[in-house]
Amino acid sequence: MNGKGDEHNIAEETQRRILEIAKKLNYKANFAARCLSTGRTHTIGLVVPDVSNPFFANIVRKIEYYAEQKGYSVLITNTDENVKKEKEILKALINRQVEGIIIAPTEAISQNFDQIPIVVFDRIHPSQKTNFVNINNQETAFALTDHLFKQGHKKVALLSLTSFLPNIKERIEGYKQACLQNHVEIDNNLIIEIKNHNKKEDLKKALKSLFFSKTPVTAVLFLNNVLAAKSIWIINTCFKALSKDLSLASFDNLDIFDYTEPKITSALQPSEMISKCCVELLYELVEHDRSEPGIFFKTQLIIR
Amino acid sequence: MNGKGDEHNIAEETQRRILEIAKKLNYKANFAARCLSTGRTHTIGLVVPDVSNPFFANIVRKIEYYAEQKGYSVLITNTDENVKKEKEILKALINRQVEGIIIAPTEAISQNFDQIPIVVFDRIHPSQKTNFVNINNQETAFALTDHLFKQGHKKVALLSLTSFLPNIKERIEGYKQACLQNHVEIDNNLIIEIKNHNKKEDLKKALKSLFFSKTPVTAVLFLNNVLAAKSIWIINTCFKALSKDLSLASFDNLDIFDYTEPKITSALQPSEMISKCCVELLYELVEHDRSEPGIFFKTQLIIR
DNA sequence: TTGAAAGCGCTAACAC
DNA sequence: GTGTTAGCGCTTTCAA
Repeated sequence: MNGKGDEHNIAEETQRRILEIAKKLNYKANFAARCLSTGRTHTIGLVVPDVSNPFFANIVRKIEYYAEQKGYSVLITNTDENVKKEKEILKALINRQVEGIIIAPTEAISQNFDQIPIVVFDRIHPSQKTNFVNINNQETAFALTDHLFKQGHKKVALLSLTSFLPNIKERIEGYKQACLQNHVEIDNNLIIEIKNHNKKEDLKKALKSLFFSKTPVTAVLFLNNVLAAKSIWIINTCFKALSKDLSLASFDNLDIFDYTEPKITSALQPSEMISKCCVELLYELVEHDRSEPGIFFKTQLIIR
Repeated sequence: MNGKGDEHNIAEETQRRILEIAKKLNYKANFAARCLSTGRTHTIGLVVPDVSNPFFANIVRKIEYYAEQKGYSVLITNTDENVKKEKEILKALINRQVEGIIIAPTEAISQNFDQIPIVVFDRIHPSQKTNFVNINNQETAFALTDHLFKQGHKKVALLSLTSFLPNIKERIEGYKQACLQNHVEIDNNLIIEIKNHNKKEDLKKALKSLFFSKTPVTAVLFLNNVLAAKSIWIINTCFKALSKDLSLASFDNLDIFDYTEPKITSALQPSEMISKCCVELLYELVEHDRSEPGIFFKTQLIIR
C-alpha cells in the first residue's frame, strides 16, 4: 500500500486487489501514527510578521505552492513583530515536530539556532552565512534615494520601520550613502521610525512634521509597501494640496502604485524566486542535511 | 506535567520539582505521540481560494488569531478556485486528523459533508442551514447598484466572477433587482463574467467592450475587491480619459479606495466578526458536537 | 509471499 | 502518592 509492492516481489494482482479494497473501505493511514512510527511529519513551519501584509501574503502563497510540490504541508504563523510571541511560536512548531522552518524573523533569531533546519528570508543578520535568501537592500535603497535626489529634491526624508531589523538597517545605510553621494548632509530629523505602522495616526503626525517644517521636505522614501500605501492614503485625504510637488519612492512594489497620485517609484522584490529558493534551501537542509550558502536577489526598480 | 497535578493529589513540592527537571532536560512531549494517544490534534484546517487576495489574507490572519485563543493551530491551504484541488486538500486535511475545517468553498461542497466538523463562510449554498457565516449579499449588491442608478446613470454594468458561486449568484440577483426597481431592463450583455480574474488582459477586453459600445456604459459594479482594484488600474493606465464620467462601486472594501480615481463606492465586510464567528462555530462543533444555526452579518456601505 | 511482533512516545487506567 | 501496563495505528524487521 505504500507503493513499494514491486520492491517486495508482490504479485501485481495482489497489489491491485489490496488497493481496491483499501479504496472501498475508504482507508486512510492515520497521520499521527505514521509520524510517530517513521519519525517524519512532512510538515514545515512558516513564520512571518503578518500574513495580511501584501508582501508576505504573496510569499506565503508561493511558499505553500512550492512546499506542496516537495510534499510538505505548511504551518503558517504570525509573529506581529513580537519577539516573545515569535519565541513561543518557534517552540510550538518544534514541539509539533515540523521538519524545518522558513522564517522572516522579528529579531536576528538565527545566530545559532541549531535545534532544527531553518531558512531565513527578508531579515538576515550579518553574521548569518548560510541558508538565507536576501536581496540587495542597501543598493536598492541607494538607487531609490538617488533617484529622488536626481529629480532635483534637496530634502529627502526616510520613513522607516523599527530600525533594528537587519534589512531596515541596510536600507537606511543605502539612504545615507545616497545623501552623501549627492552632497547632502545626513539629517537625523529626516529619518523617522514608525514603531507601530498599523496606526495611521502616528504616520500622519510624522508626515505632517516633515511637510510643515520651516524648510519642508519634498521627497520621501518609504521602507516598505505598508508605509507607502498608508502614506499615500494620508497624503490624498489630508495633504492633497502638496501632492503635485511631492516625489515618493517605496521599497516593495504594489499594483496600485501604477496609478496612485502622487506617482511613486518603487523597488520590486522577486517574490517568486524568493519563495522558491526558501523552499529549496530548506529541502536540501531537511532531506540531505546540506547547508547551502545564502542567496542574494536583486530588486527591480520601477520608475514612475 | 499536564497540569492535572492537584487533581491527582500530588504534593506541590513534587510537582514543582518535576516541572523543573523537565525544563532542565528541555523535555517536550512528542506531539504525534500525544495525538495518537489522545486522539486529538488541536489542529483545524482553513481552506480559502487564495490567501494573497486581501479579503482572504485578512480573514486568515484573524482566524489564526482566534483559533490560537482556543488552543488550535491552523493549517492554511489554497484551492485556486480549483474543485479538484479542493477535494484533494480536504482529503489531505482529514487524513491529517484536523479536528475541523473552516472553508470558503469553490463549489457548494457542504451539502452533506459529514466526515468532519465544518464551518463554511463567504460562499454558502442555499441548502446549508447551519454552521455558516454569511453576509447579506443580495441586499448589498442591490444597494450598491441602486446607488449607481441614483447617481443618474442609465447603463450600469456588472463585472462578476464565475457566477456559479452562491454568493456571486446572490449578488447578481441583487443587481438585477436594482435594475428592475429603477425601471431599467436587464441586459445580459452588461453582465460580464471574468473566468480567470488574474489575467488583466481579459479584464481589459471586458472593460473596453463596455466603454466603447454604441451606447457606452458609464457605471460599473465590481463583484469583489480584486476585480475592482485591477479595473481601476486598467482604467487609469488605458482609459484615463473616461475616468471623470465614470461611477464605480465594489463589493469588498480596500484602503486604497479612499483615494483612487475614479471614486469608488464600496461595501465593507465585517471581517473581524466573520473570522471570530467562524472559529466559534467550529469550536462548538468540535468541542461540544453542537451544530449552530448560520450567522448573517451586514456589510457597511462606504459611499464615495 | 505472508504473518507475527516489536516499538515509535505518549496517555489513562489501575494496582500498589 | 507512585509505579506499571495496555494500547493508540502505523512501519519495519524477521520468521515462516
